[in-house]
Amino acid sequence: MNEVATAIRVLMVDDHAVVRAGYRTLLASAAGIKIVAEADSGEAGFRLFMAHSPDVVIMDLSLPGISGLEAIRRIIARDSAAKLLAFSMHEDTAFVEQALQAGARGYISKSSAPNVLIEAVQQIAAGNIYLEPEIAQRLAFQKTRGPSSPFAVLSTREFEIFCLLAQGMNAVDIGERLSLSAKTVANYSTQIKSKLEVSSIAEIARLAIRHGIVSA
Amino acid sequence: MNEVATAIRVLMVDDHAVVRAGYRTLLASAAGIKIVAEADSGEAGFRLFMAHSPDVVIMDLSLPGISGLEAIRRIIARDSAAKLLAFSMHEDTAFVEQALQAGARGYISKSSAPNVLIEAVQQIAAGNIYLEPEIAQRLAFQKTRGPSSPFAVLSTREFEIFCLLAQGMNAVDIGERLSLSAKTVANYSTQIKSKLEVSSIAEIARLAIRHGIVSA
DNA sequence: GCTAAAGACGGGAATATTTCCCGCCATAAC
DNA sequence: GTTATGGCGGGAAATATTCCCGTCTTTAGC
Repeated sequence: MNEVATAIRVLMVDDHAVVRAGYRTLLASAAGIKIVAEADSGEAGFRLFMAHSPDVVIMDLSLPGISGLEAIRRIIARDSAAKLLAFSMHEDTAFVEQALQAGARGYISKSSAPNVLIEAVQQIAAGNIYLEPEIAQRLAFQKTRGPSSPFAVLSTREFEIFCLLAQGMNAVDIGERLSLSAKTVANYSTQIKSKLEVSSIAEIARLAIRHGIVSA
Repeated sequence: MNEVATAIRVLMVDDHAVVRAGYRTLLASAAGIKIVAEADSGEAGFRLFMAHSPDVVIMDLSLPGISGLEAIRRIIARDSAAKLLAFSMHEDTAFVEQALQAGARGYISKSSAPNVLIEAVQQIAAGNIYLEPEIAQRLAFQKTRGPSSPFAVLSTREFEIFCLLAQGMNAVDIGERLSLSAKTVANYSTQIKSKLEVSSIAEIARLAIRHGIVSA
């Protein structure tokens, strides 16, 4: 284990150039962290992961094209030991659960304090998992006493399609976006409605908005 | 015109018994107003209107069964001189516009000061129209400078079906509720999507929530 | 290693929904 | 009168949804 000797090699995936620039300078100021590549889409992120084999991937969850969740899934499929830090604007625990379930080793929100990002990257590079204390608390609380999020019954794929349906996309669009048959998406759609006990896409949208998954 | 000689005969339509009780005692305290009938649904409201020919109808817009808007439409269809006061929890001007377009002579929200209701009933009984100053202002402002509500392009019927679609109902349910052919509702649905420039029911739901038409 | 369970994915076929186009009727506008 | 506009709904074609089926892969448990 050559821990402090060489810098932690980081791949950052976020579609907003400004965000990347901000975090790039931030991470550059931290000793022992080096950004070796940046991507603005899930597809590019996946390619760059294969090309650079970074120590840590910082992955935005709301990406154009394939979603961040899907990108995580694909990276994990190729390298189950990949160290992924999910990074999102959503505070909702449903997103945290889904990201962790997909294989992320940590989750921080975009409103986090700057040093939290550095801390998270270091922790994850060291092989630990990292969650912001507040999010970890909420997650733990929900697991025990609190009413669990209704989305816990959904698998990663189902949750992903749920989000896209809630945004108004149809089965064909979603199929193209996720590289699935429209038929498969339609089947998932039926399954999602059944699991969430709703009968229409409008109710899916309302549920998603109520839980902050998508904005109205 | 026998104005002060005889009391104003009022029909109150609201599905919440508590609300009716509250406003009943309130109106009873006002000289010259007499509640001659109460209904808890649009259907009953319509029947009681035919039976009692009240001077003023206080109509809640969010009713079970046929909606308040539909009840207004039906009453106006039978008696275009009917004096209707729309009464709703919604502050959104889209609802105000739709109610007035359907034939209401006034609009007050459930959060109004008590004496506003009395004032409104008296004004409408006298043949005037009544709008709360604040709502009238917003409406006037929107008509001139402000960006008009996107729902202004919808006819009364279209808006009504829009609301029900946003709540998650399908064409068959809506048809039964409004006593229309499911076919007609489906045709309206297509027309509504076209007018609002959306392509899915999920977007209808989001639009409705964004404008406070339905709750998430 | 075997087996069971769960999830991803999609075909087939029956149904249901949506869309586009058409028509009729009533009312309001010019 | 005639010209829009809106309410209403049928016909027919195009799409979408649902239910059931199967395969394949991964994970968990013995």
